[in-house]
Amino acid sequence: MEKEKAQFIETTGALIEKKGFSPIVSRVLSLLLVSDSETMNFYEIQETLKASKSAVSNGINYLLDKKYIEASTNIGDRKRYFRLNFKTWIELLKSISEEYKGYRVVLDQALELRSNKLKESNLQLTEIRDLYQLFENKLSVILSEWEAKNSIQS
Amino acid sequence: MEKEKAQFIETTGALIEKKGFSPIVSRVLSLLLVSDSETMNFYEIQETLKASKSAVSNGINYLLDKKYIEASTNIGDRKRYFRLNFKTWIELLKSISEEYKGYRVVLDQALELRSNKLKESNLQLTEIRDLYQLFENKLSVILSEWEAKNSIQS
DNA sequence: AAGTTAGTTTTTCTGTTTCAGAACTAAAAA
DNA sequence: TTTTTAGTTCTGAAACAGAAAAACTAACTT
Repeated sequence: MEKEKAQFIETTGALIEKKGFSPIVSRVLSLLLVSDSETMNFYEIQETLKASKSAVSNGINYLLDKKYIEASTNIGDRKRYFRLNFKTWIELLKSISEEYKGYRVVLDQALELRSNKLKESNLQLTEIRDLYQLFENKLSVILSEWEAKNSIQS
Repeated sequence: MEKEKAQFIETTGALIEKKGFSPIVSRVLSLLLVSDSETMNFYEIQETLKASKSAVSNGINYLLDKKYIEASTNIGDRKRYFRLNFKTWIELLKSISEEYKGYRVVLDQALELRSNKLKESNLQLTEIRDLYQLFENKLSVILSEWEAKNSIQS
């Protein structure tokens, strides 16, 4: 493993962690993203990340369960080979887009619950709400268009 | 505090936590968003959230430091009154948009580092990268347009 | 001067996360 | 049948986070 890739795994791992994944899970994802061969087996992952079997086992099983990676086997070889599911990146993109909706809903609820004595600030809040809504709508259109012309569906 | 607002604070607090804020900080933000009066003082916040003085003190100071809330005082009254800075919600929106960029950069780096033997999957990854880029560009345009016609700048 | 108010700071406690190590298991190979 | 392979599962242990309690401080009141 070249130094650059090791660095990438650290940096990208840290970024992915912020999405709520555990460190080991984040590093496995980052590793498979820059792996030389399309797939890696358990031992290769463990060695590259210098982690314990248990940590790698749990991480891999979590990722398999969530469909972020896929396993395949070859006849006459008991090892499983793990590959990144590229849909992961589309899912990630969608989950970011969903955040706008989450906060737009929050702002809707807040406007419902706020006293209507707070005229000026309710007006400001409404404008912000509308911006979230705009983002939500635009992204949804772009995504459908992309999915229509692209083969990588999720 | 009505039951609905209490519920809102819990739910929204949990959502905001996911952005990396601590529980108490998230709840203070949620509370100020549906507060009856535009501002609340230390004691009111503490009482409503049923938290300790230390937790509230640290939370408020964190939020003041990051400019997510503002404090004001009235003559002949030593208490400080805290109000939500609405720019917070624009900042939040921007920070979500920045995430696309973060991952687009990751995908760029990954494509640099990946062996060019992996033709097919590199192609797929490039398409995904381009989608992230598209999101990035579109949102940037929408945001500038909105900021141009809107007074709530950050 | 003594007490009260409005917080701040420090210390302690509790729970959670994450990983390593070791024991375990099921299938295949020798 | 015994050994090896390819993991899994089960304790811990270390590190960390969040919050409560309590002691502290600075300004204002009485």
